[in-house]
Amino acid sequence: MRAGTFPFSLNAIQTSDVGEIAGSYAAYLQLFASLNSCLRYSLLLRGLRALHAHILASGFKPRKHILNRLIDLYSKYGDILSARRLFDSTPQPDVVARTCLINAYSNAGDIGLARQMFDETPIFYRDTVFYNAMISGYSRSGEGLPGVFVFRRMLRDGVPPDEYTFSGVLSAAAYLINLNLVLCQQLHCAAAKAGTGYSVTVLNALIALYCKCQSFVAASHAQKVFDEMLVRDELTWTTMVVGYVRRGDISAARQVFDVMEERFDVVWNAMISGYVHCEQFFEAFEIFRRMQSLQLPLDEFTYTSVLSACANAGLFWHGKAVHAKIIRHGPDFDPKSALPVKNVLVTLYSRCHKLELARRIFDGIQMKDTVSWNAMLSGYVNSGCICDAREVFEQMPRNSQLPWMVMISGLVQNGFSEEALKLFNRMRGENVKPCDYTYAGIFSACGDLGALQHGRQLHGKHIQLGYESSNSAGNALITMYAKCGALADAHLVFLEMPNVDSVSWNSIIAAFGHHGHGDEAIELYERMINEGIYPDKLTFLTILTACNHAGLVDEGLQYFRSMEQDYGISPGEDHYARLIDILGRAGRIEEAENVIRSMPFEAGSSIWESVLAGCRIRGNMDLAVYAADKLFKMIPQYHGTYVLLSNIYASFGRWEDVARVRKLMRDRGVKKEPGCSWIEVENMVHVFLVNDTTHPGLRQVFSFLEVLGAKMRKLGYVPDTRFVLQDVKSERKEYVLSTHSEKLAVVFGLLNMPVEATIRVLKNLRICGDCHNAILFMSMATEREIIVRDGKRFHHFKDGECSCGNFW
DNA sequence: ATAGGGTTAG
Repeated sequence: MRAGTFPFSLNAIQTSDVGEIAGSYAAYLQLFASLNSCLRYSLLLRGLRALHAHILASGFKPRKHILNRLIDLYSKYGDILSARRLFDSTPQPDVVARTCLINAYSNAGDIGLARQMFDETPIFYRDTVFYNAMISGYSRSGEGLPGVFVFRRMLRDGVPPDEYTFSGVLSAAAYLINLNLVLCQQLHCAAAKAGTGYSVTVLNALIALYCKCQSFVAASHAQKVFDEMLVRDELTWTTMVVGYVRRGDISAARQVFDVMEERFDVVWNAMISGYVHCEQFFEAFEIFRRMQSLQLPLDEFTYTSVLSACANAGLFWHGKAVHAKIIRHGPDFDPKSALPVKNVLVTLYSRCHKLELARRIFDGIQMKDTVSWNAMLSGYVNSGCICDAREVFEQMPRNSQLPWMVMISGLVQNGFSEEALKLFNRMRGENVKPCDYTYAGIFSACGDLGALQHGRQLHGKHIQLGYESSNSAGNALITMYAKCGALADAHLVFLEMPNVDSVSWNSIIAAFGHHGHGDEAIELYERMINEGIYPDKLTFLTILTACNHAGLVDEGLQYFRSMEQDYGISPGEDHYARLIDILGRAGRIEEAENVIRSMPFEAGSSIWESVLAGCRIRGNMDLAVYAADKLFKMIPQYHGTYVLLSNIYASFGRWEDVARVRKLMRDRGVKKEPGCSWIEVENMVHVFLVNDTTHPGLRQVFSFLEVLGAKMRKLGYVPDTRFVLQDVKSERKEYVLSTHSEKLAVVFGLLNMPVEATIRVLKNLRICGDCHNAILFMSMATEREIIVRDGKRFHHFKDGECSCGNFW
């Protein structure tokens, strides 16, 4: 029967012979049952309804097997209401009808109603097929534990399992959260004992289960089962490929894939997602292209995987093209299968910073699941839209720890460390168990806030929970202790970590570097190389920063060269900027200019900012103006350029130019940072001072600076730059403090010295090396409040603790 | 009346 002939005519049934009528109906229903994949279900449903109406109109009393078949077909075609109505009108529905409804409910995703039907069925009714339907219902819904429980109950009730049972329970068990090898082996034995140990279906499911165990032993069991199989089908091979992919052994998967004679669509999809997981996006795309050229059917899994490749590689236009393809040529997915595609689209667009697009997709999802919410949340978080992220976070279901983790680490990354700690407390109040990454987030929050005591306590808690072997939290701990000035503790954490990775090395090198121990940083770097860990871009950035802070100019140059020569890592703009910074600070401006000329790409804003900062130290006015011009063109709204340039003019005493730059800034509507002026501290910490001199906090800072200045003079340090007191009255009758105000001169001069010297002074003041931390100790030593700004963060130091108080 | 494989957020 072809699609065009439906719905068919029922005129053929004209006889009044009851037996013949029943036979005709049964034959028609048989026909429907055999038409599973030939036609769209909506068309079939229309035909079925017509047939059903005909049966009702004929006054014929259908027997139970006909009714059951009707119920089954209604269920299959998704018309659960009709199936249920028919079921309810059936006198004493038997186990077959009940099984049909269990399937109908579980296929519709309502496993609760399926279970209700299961529970309502008396035990003496139940047979093997009935249990099988419930078990496979659970496995299709991804609910492992109840599936396994139903299986156990089946054995207890004395109903014999068959190969369907084991196929179902094995695939249900794959969803168990605490799946382990022992359970796999138990099920394996049970299947063998029940005499189903040679069924291809069962063994395929068993291989898949072993592969999901994620251990080498389990993987070898999977291999053994595979090797001992007498008959294998395409699915066996497919399962093996999927197993290799899951283990991350993409090349083994590819080998099998290439020799497979007949490939299921699934195996293509598995290869795409495998390549995505190994971050080989080009290969993933290659598979997708081959699928297209072979005109293989592309389903929602294909699209999800390939879009995920686009999202991870940041390929906006590729992703958009695939999206367009889905809209134009794609099959119309039912809402359930369309959901993952829409979810990954949200991720794709938010990763490409098209948040409005992402939001539009997100708003268009009727049945949002946790993945949708989390995708939108992390989209906002990663783009720094904390306000929107907060809103989403409050609206969404928060029963898993994931949104908490995303929100907490998002807050930390965007400079809301104190709020992150508050959220962490709220999380614990709501009895959500924090995961390891959450701890990583709050450790870095503590580091940002300089909250050493709090950090230590949480570290203790973390050890209690048995997380100490993890790397993400360990690496965060290194940085936390380093930022809090506890370099020894940072080192200890590093030494005690069972398996350090390149991030750990980078963190500990940065820790020593930031504390001014350039030599130790370099030594650690050499040890890392000796231990066979490959340095990455970040390592070099760290080591260059360390050289910069320690004033190790030639070493910096050497490592910069080594980067490309020895490791084939081409330096990025940030590496060049760091190098120029090093040269600039050493006053080697000509060399810095040469570096800019030799760069393989146009100098970007970070380069020119380094140049400008370099000029401030050994006043090269012409170059400063040149660099500032570049910056004005590239990022005209960036306030830093104006401030730096006017500072340089000020150090030459060219006050008209200072005024001109300030006017330029006003005319262009460049927003100054709210209510503060600033000085730069070794390129790391920016100290901002409130304009409003009546602010109590500012008076504190003034007196602190006086104390510091006095101590400095005592130690024999004389500020080496010209400082002039300049009080400019603005329209708002506030004081604008130039960075050259005499009271700031001390810090300014102090921080213009090489780091080694700074550290020495700070050490004499019983202050540790990290500038951020230095301020903390300064505030303790002088018993004053100090306000500091680090990047986007405002910190308020008082009584040896630091917080992000609403100071302004 | 029932079965085995693949997808998305971090």
